[in-house]
Order: sequence, then C-alpha cells, then structure tokens
Amino acid sequence: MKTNLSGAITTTLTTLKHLPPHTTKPRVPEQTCLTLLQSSTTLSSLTQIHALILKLGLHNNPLVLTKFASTSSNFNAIHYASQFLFPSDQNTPLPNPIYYDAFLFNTVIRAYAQTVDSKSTALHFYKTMLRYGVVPNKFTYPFVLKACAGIADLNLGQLVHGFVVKLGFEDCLHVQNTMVHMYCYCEGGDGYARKVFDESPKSDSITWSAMIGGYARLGRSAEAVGLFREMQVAGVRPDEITMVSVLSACTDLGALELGKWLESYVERKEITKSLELCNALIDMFAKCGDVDKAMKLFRRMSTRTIVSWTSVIDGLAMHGRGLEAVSLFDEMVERGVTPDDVAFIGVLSACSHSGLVDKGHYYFNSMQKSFGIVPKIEHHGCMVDLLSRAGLVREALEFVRKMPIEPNQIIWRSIITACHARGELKLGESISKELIKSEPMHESNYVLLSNIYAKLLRWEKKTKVREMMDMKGMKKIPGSTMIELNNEMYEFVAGDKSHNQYKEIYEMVEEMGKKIKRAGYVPTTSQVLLDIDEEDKEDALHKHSEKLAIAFALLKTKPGTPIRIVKNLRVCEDCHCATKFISKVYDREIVVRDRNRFHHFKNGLCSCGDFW
DNA sequence: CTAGGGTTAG
Repeated sequence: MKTNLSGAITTTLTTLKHLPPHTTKPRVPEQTCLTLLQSSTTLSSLTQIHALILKLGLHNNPLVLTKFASTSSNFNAIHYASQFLFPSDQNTPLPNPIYYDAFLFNTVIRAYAQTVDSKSTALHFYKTMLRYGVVPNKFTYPFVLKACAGIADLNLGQLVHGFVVKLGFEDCLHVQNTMVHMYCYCEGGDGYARKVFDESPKSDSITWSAMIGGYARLGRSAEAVGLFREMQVAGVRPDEITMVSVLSACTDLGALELGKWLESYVERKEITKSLELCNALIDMFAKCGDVDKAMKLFRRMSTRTIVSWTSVIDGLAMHGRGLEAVSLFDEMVERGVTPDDVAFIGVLSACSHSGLVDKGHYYFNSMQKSFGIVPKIEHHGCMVDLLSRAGLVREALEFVRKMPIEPNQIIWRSIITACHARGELKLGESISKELIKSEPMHESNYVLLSNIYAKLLRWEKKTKVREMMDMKGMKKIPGSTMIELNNEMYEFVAGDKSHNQYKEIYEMVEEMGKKIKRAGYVPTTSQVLLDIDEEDKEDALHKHSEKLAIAFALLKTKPGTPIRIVKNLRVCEDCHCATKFISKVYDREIVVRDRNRFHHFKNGLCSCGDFW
C-alpha cells in the first residue's frame, strides 16, 4: 500500500509537470489529490499526502483538506486542516465558503469529539457551523452530543436537545441513543435521560445499554439490573456491551449468584465473549468473592490486556492473597506486558493488604526506574498505608515528610487508623484535630477522632466530638449490609426493623449473642459512637447491620451453606471478632466484602489474620 | 461521515 501510494504520487507529480501549460485546468490537481485520498487507507501515508498537498498548492482548498482529515482519521491531520479551514488570524482570507457544508463540519466535529480533552473544541466548531448558516444533519448530532457528554454540561446538552427536536432528528435512533448517553453523563441529567428513554418510540439494544450503563456508572446498580430484566421482558436481545454494563452493576452489588447467572446467560445466548466482556467477568468474580473462578477465566483467555492482568491482581489483593498477586505481576512483566500506573496501584495495594513491606518498597522504586512511571498521589498513598498497617507509624510519617507531593486527607486518615490500631493515641488525636480543621465537613474525620477517645476511655471528649457533628448538621453515614438470597437482594441497616420478619431476625441475633459468648466471645464496646451505658452499647453492637444480615442468612439457608455479605463501610472490630465466633459455633463459612477488602471467616478464623 | 462498554490507594 505504502509503495503503491508513493508510486502514484510520483507519477502524478511527473504527469502534472509534463502537461503543457494550456491543458492544465484549474481543477486537475484538486481532482487528482481527491482521488489519491480516496484510495489511501493507511495512516503511514499521511505525511506523503501532506507533502503532495503542499506541492500542489492545495493547502487552503476546503474539499481537499476535509478529505485529507477524514481519510486519514488522524488527529494531527484534522488539526492541521482546521487551521486553514478556520483561520484564527483575521487577515487570512477564508477559503471559498461554498465548500462549507455539513459534511465538512461533521468531519471536523467528529475528530475533536473523539479526542480526549478536545470536547470544547468540537462544540466550538458546532457553533461555528451554525454561525456560517450551515444546517446540521442527522450525522452531526451524535458527535455534538458526545462532546456535551464529555464536558458534562447539562445546560448545553438541553440546548442541543432543543435543536435536535427543532430539526426533527429526535426519531433517529443514533441521535436518540446518544442523547440518553449524554444526559447520563451530565450532573443531574439522569431524569432527562430516563425521559428520553421512556418516550422513545423505538429502541434497540444500544438504547437499553446506554440507560443501563448510565445507571451502572451512577452507582444505581439495583436499577441497572432491574432495567436489564425489563429489557428481557421487552424482548430486546442484549449484546456483549449490554452485558458489560450489567456485570459492572452486579460487581458493585457483590451479587455472586446474579453474576454466575449472567455468565451462564452469556453462554446460553451465545453472546460474543469480547475481551471487554471477559475482563468484566473476571472483575465480577473477583469482587463478588470468587477469585479462584476469576483466575480460571483469566488463564483461559487467549488475549489479555493490562486491564485483564490488573483486574485479577486487584482481586487477589482484595482477598489478602498478596504473594500470589505479586507473583502474577512478575509473570506479567516477564511476559512482556508493560505495567501502567493502575497496575502499580494493584500490586502496591496487594503488598499493603498482606504486609509485604520490602516488596512494596521494591515495586514502588521500580515504577520510575524500570518503567518511567512517575508515582502519583495514589501510589504514595499505598506506601503510607503499607507502612501504617505494618505498624510502622513513624516510618509512615517520615515517608509523608519526604514525599514530593502534598499529602491528601486519605493519606492522613490511613495514618490515624494506624495510630488507633497501634495505640499511638496522642499522635492520632493531634492529626485528627488538624484534619477536622482542614476538612470540617468530612464525616469520617470525626469518627476517627471519636474512636480514639473511646480507646482512651475519654467519654466526655467523645461526646464533644458527637456534639460538633450535630452542630454542623452532620450525620454518621449509616452502615448497611446487603445479602443476596434466592435471587433477591436484601439490605439491612443498624437497628433496622423494616423487614417483615424482623422479630425472628432479632431473636436470632439474641441467640447468636448467647451462643458465641458461651464460646468465649467478649464484646468490644469501645467502637460504639453513641454515648450510652455499657449494656446499651452491647445492645447497639448486636444491631449492627452485618449481624442482622448474618442472622437472616442463618434463618434462611440450609446448615453448612456459605454466607456471603457485602458491607458499605469497613467492618468494625467487634463485628469482626463476633463473626469469627459465629463461623465456628454455627459451622459456616462467612465471606464478608468490606469497603476495602474481603474477609473469609472459617472455623473461628479470618483470612485477613486480623490484619486489616 | 452517525449511537452504548472494561482495571484505579482508604
């Protein structure tokens, strides 16, 4: 292709040169160039064609420039072309406006809409289009709406929506689907997205995917799954992209049964297992508690990208299987896959969750040295967390002091947590106070300080913290636990009495409490935020959402069935201890997904080794 | 010349 093109260009130039002057019609070079552009498809020919354009003096011919930009579909080409098409310099004469049609503008808008960080430029050219009096066509709007989505500007999106209606393109599926997508990306636009979705006279798998994907990204996972069910009722066949969105919602819910069902659905319906779909499946299994299954799928993949490797490394890390995660990372590098910054977050967090201090240092240092990746705040955060969890609070502080980046609140919170765990209470108290000063509306800063006072048995100070929160009108984020049983998700919050079987559940909690106490469980009351007397504190602990969910599972499942629950916050010390006893007394495997990681409780022990 | 998707410290 490349050699053919060179040949064609040489021939063209030679022919043009040897034509007698009187036979050279003005349009000959233009036509020749257009024909050449028509037949060239490779990007490598870009520079050659560019040279030709310059040689023939066609650098300000709109037709040629547009064709040049669109054929090469290269960002540099469109950038180059738009310089001449829309000169910013007032003195440069505009090329003949006759050539400025919708196609030309679409080409320019598309190029910018598809490029990261150029969405506003795309919209700038859309405005230019309107200013030139060129009427957009149905191909224009998907590009424009995508650009609106990129900058997440709801007002602009609505304005464009108005134009779409005025020009009568709202019935075009492509336009309508991008509209759903655009609204889902704009803050507060989800209601409008749903309106377009509900009112659409026609819809296909792409319409459904846009809406399901939108809900999934907004964290409205249950609604995403619900919509997927409606899609099946509506008789629309989901494709692999729909499945990726549903799977990501399922991953968020931690619904393993649903995930398994989705996998079998993919098989049954013979949905193409694209690379992205395989990655989504791996991520789902890992984050829903079955890393071994994730690993199996990963090993069976014929092509893997850095995302596949990272998903499974993260999965192992979350389950506290740090050594396996680390060796998989090494295997990846040996196989010639270059890690990116995200992969490093994975391997560093694996070291952190498993206490692999030396390895953590090794990978952190190798980032820049071997791969030229400058550590970001997240990587520094991983290191601080690694040192903190390992009990090396002073080293963690020293690391923060030497960091080339300003530490953020997340980093300080890791250190405070470590101070709490290691009994460095005075230090924890002073850092907490500073943190509250700098970030007074962040609820967890108060919880950390309050926990420290509880450990110091300074109840009066603890009450003060509580009062500070009340004064600022802040409320503690309620802990909630989800559990999937018989294809349903149940959610419990502390002290919840909304469940219709709540009486039986509370009786079960009582029974659990008695049985584990007999087995040697001693309640840890210092973590209760409320300032109440000891007996009530113990009672409040009983009503923690995970205990309700576990009681419910014990009531509803056959003996010996593993119990899987998902918590929205980190599991508290008392629940962690109680769950160990429950796993032993009731002879159940209990798998808990925390805000941070997994805990596998079995026979009185937890896979985290009480290190979390 | 047109649409929807995947991994990210605590």
